[in-house]
Amino acid sequence: MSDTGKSKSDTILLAALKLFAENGFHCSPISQLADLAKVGVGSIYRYFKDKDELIHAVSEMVEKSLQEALADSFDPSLPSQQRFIQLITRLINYLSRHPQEFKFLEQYYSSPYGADKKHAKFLSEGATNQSNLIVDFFFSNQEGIMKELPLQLYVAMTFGPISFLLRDSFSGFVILDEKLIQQTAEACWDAIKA
Amino acid sequence: MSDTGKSKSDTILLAALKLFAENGFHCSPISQLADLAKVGVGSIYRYFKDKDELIHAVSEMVEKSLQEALADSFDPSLPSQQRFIQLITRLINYLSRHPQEFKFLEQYYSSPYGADKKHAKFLSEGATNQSNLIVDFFFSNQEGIMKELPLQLYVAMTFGPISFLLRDSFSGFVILDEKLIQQTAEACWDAIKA
DNA sequence: TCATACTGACTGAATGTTCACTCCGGGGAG
DNA sequence: CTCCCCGGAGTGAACATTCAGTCAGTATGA
Repeated sequence: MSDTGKSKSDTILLAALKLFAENGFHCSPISQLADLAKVGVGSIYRYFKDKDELIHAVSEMVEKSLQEALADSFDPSLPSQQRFIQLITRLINYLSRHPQEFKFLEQYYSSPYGADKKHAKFLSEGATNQSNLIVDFFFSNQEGIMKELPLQLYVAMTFGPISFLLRDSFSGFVILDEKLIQQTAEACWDAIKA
Repeated sequence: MSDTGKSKSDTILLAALKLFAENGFHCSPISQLADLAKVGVGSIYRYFKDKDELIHAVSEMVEKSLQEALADSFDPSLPSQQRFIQLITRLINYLSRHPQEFKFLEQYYSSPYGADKKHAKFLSEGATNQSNLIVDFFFSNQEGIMKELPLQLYVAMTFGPISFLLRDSFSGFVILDEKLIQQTAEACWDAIKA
């Protein structure tokens, strides 16, 4: 096999990410995935109980690398506004450079798969969130520098526009250049700052 | 038939809206739709060429009533900020009271169906948009009261948060009361005002 | 060193199910 | 009778999942 060091299950996960992002979950037959990953159909079922489990496994992989990208050289000592704008900018940059990841996550979170996961997450977390820098940021409003809003509204005011903008960018309705990214991050900040 | 005055095709459209909103397009078999609408499978194909055409027809119906709700007692003589906040408030109110319509539209616009439509719409329109009060609003920035941003970013900064917030509200993560709606509308305005 | 036995990852044809869509027969109105 | 609307069993295609069998690799024995 010419596959350099990648385990078979990683090969399947990467092919699945690509296929799901391009065709959507329900237009991605396992047979086609097997072709793309260059494995037998049966092998997929050796590593993943069923298609659902595979979808969840892809989401874990994608979320992990997204969190890593955000955490990379993140500076917690910066003042709030800069920290926020840096996070948002980094998020937009990462997602616009990883269209497959973005398309997958969009689909995942607006499907029963992601909705269930979100539910579970919110039930399990108290004040401290594990490994989500942006949500952490909203919790730390000690300086009173942001409006007093429910957490959900902070989240909506940032992830909402970003998700719309990226969708438009991938459909070719906007060019996401440095300037537009900066404008977006600033508009998000204006929306939530005190 | 006990159906009071509703044409058969309207009966089908309403049942389709309900089913699509609850189960998603691809988990809504035509046979189930026929049961729900109390109609034979064949009759559905009498009025709609195929499932795709039916989905588009539902979207036209939903968009029409949404535009009507927005236009209702809209006052173009109000100053920009109030006009904007009124529009946003009205939109959130309408959608939160019409969960099926919201769920349908969300799904529609993040599927190939809606993406195609959006493309067609943008290609066909120049400066004046037909029948969308909110997009019209963004075009009329003559007073210089808003930041100078690309149209797409205005759209993203308003529809994005609204769509996130409504999704959370229907999943039970937030209670969408008057206050929250007001806060949202104001945050959207802060994001785009000069 | 070679021959034989064993193991389990791997494959893809076969299976049973689900679905979109067709088509023909029934029945009501004129 | 004719015309038209309607219903729902029927059809073929597509799909997720299974399983009987293959085979490369490794252990065992002489």
